[in-house]
Amino acid sequence: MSSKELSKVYESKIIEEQAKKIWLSKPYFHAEPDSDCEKSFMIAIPPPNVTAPLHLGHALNNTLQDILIRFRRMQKFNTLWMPGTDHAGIATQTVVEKRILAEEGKKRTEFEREDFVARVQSWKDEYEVKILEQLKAMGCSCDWARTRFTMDDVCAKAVRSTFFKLFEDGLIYRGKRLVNWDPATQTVLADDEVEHETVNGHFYYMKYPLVEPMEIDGEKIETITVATTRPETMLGDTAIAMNPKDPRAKLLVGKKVRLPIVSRIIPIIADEHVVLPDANSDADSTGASTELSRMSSPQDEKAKFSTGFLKVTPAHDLDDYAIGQRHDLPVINIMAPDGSISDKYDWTDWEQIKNPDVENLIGMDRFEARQAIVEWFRLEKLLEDVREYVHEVGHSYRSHVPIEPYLSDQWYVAVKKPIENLKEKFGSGFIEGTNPSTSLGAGVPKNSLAGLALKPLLENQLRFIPERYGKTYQTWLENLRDWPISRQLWWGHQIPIWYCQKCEKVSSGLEDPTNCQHCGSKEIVRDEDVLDTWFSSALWPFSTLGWPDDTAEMKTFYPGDVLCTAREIITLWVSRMVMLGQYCAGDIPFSDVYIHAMIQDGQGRKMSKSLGNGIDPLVAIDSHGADAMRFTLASMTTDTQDIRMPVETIKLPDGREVNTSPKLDLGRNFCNKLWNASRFAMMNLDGVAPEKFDKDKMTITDKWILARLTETVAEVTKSLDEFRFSESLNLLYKFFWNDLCDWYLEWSKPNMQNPDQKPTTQNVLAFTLDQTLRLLHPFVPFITEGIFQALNEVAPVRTLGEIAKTEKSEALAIAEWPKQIDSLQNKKVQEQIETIQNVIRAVRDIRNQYKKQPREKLTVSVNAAKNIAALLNENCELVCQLACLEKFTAGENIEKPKNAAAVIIEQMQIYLHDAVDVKAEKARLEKQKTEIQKAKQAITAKLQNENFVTKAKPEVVAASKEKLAQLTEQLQAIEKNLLELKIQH
RNA sequence: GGGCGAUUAGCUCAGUUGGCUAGAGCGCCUGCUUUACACGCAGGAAGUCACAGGUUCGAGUCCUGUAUCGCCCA
Repeated sequence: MSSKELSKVYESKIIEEQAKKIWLSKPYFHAEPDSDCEKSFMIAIPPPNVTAPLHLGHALNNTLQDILIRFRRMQKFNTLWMPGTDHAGIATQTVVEKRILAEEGKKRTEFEREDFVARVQSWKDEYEVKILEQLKAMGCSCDWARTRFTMDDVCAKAVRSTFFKLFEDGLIYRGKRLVNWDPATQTVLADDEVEHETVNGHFYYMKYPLVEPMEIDGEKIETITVATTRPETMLGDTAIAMNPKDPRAKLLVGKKVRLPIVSRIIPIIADEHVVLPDANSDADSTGASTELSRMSSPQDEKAKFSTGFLKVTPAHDLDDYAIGQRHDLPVINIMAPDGSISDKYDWTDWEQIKNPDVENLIGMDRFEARQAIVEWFRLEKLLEDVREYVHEVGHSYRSHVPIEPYLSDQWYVAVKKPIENLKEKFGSGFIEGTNPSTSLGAGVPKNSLAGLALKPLLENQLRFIPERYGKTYQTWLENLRDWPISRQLWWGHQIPIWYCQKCEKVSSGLEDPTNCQHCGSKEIVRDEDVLDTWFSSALWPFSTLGWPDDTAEMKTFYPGDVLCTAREIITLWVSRMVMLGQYCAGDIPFSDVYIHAMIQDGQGRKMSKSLGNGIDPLVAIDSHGADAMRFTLASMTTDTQDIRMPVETIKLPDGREVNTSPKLDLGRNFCNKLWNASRFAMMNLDGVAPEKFDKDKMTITDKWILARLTETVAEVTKSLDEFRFSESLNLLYKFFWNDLCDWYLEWSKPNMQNPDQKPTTQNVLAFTLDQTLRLLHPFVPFITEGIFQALNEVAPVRTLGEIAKTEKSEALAIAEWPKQIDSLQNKKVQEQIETIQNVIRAVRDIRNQYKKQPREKLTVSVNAAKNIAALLNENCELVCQLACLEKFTAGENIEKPKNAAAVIIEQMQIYLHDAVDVKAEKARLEKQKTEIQKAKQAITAKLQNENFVTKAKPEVVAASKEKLAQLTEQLQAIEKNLLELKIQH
């Protein structure tokens, strides 16, 4: 065996190492800016979080990007895939905090800020390397020299510029608001960082005594009862609200209540927001009423639990805050940022209360306090009832603890404020069709940040694939509220705001100020908080290109082309990139947003650490190869929302238990086949001479495979243009496996033994293999590169004389993408080959049924129309070879020999000589007869239907008629054969 | 509660503007070490296209409703 030949066994690890070496030997993946270049193509990688290594979802995400990138690179676009990682503020800080606590028993607050950040930094350094290595292991062809990190100097500069630009434009403001507070990580979360989970909770019914007992309808009333799911917040109650429609309201509104435990005197007020109690509701829920409540709306649901009295806690509930605003109620915050009860944060009347019951509660965690307060009410006989209640509770997407609505100072970006200086470029007034009547939004101004993001979608410059996700994006932008951007973290971009100790005004700037910009005082202090991670992510497509500087990279590659991501961050990330891309860089950062599916396990569950059902990409690469993993993932990528990947746990030789999936076999089998087919081809390409190609010596099979090839080139290119990954692979699979391997390679074997035929067939084979490798390369880059290198040695020139040339390339990664060649198209030959294949399949079928050995040479004759018979006779050798026959004849008037089995297919009757088992033969023919009769009946009914004949498209009717004729003919043939069987026996 | 999606062979999924005797891979069954490949070759069995209505000459495909599951938003 010469060194040119491929090794006997396909070993993914060796191939992967070789390919990586080639790819890194020269800057193949490096893109240089070139302002003259008309065709540029850029994708910015969704920067993976440095929190953890990549999971299978990343593998999918990056495989798809790499397919697109390699595809365009081969099409000779100036192609840039920008790599990098994200600092992922809250996520990374949380992980590191947990680790330090577990390993060293130390809390974050026991560190100096700088020291803690250094610890996170070293975590980042470790994981960044891991992640980049993983990407390389998957075959990602990123421009590694350009690798960025959202907190590096280049990105930091963009963050600072953007913040200051927003600040100057008056879009950044500070406000006291009720925010979604995560007491575990002690930071504010944006609305979309809150996950709603169904929780089995309780409604507690607590009695509050009236300051002055009263009589209603002769009944003495000493207390009123409020219902709440969060009793601990009662410490901050500042009113009791009733619906003015409540018949009792007339008497009670204006009266006062003594808040238990704290003894605060609070008023009873009227507010329409309060849900009226449902008269039909009853604490004892029978089976029937449970049914009822399940079917009723939440409003009804709440009504069933409502007493008509709503405790109002403005500092701890969003709705209550609104009521408080309407009625000018005091806002009393009774909690510390960690969720414990505290008098240190605006609970000012505590001094006057001085109550040991309160003192006991101070310092308790909110859930502890809940129990203690319920217990207090129970002991005081003020607890009327406790009822079970299933409801949705917001949880932190990061720490997973329930969110606490919390009053705090935060920085915001005004997203719906019109920006004066953008009026000219983006227009002014509301975007048409945005709905000003929704409760949150009041229309989207064209020159507001939300408008900047929305308009490109409505004007079709920004496309989502699949299209439906555009709606998610649109709805979100229309209902958008201001974006809280401060986070109470240490890990991130510190907010560039300085507070003056003297005049109390704030300063900001591109450089750190040393004096107050208002009074000049040197006593300024920087805000301790950092910016929301998504703030820097939003700049990613252009911060990585060097914005705000006017770089050559920006000129060549911005705006980019595709964003490939998962649907859960359409709002968090995609919208903000478009928003700030427009605002900062003056254009949308990409035109196509490809949203890929979420990978689930075999039971439709999300893959997660806690369930232990995840598949590690490195394990998949180790067991099946990177190409196999990519192949499997891409072949599963249709435009559905979810894809299932059954998970199997296996034990490795070293004893470790790891997850894998039988679906990965699909890719591995394909690679193995590709390897072996290529190996076979190259064994036959020795001495291939391009000049010896003679187009007149091309056989029907040569013409056929080239016709199929060029058809496949067109189809795959179109398919990839339209992001149909699975379809592209299916097309390639069919061409490579079902046409090239199953038929062409087999048929080429005798030609390779024929000195007259061999040179032409060799060239056809070399050319076909070359083009196939190119088409497959974006999907399975390693193995195709490896084979391509070998092919370059065995057959350095792959051409078909004047018909087709291929550009030479030292590496497949930069080779030219195949083009469709019109002169190779040949529908006629494709039909002819199909007929030949059908005969062969029919013979194989009866051979199997008659239990003839595969190698037993048989005799077959075919009765068919003249032209078909001629075709078959001309290609007798093709049939004999693959049907394993010693004698084959076809003719118009061939009679069925005695003792022959018959198959009716298309308009042919195929006779297999010396093979008759009357019983089996009868059964077989009867079965086929039934099938054909059924089909015939259906089509006859159709054609007898006048409406069909008159209303259906003429070509459909014609096709049906032809089909009917064919079925009739087949049926006759079958009946004739059945009759003969009867006569004979 | 609102929105989006899924439901097709035992499993995982295709099925593009309605024209279908409904396909693929895996698994299953039968046969084969045919010198590229047993991670393979040849063949086979297997489906009331979730359910109920409707539109249409014609529905897996379009419309309405129901059920189950999932995701997003509140």
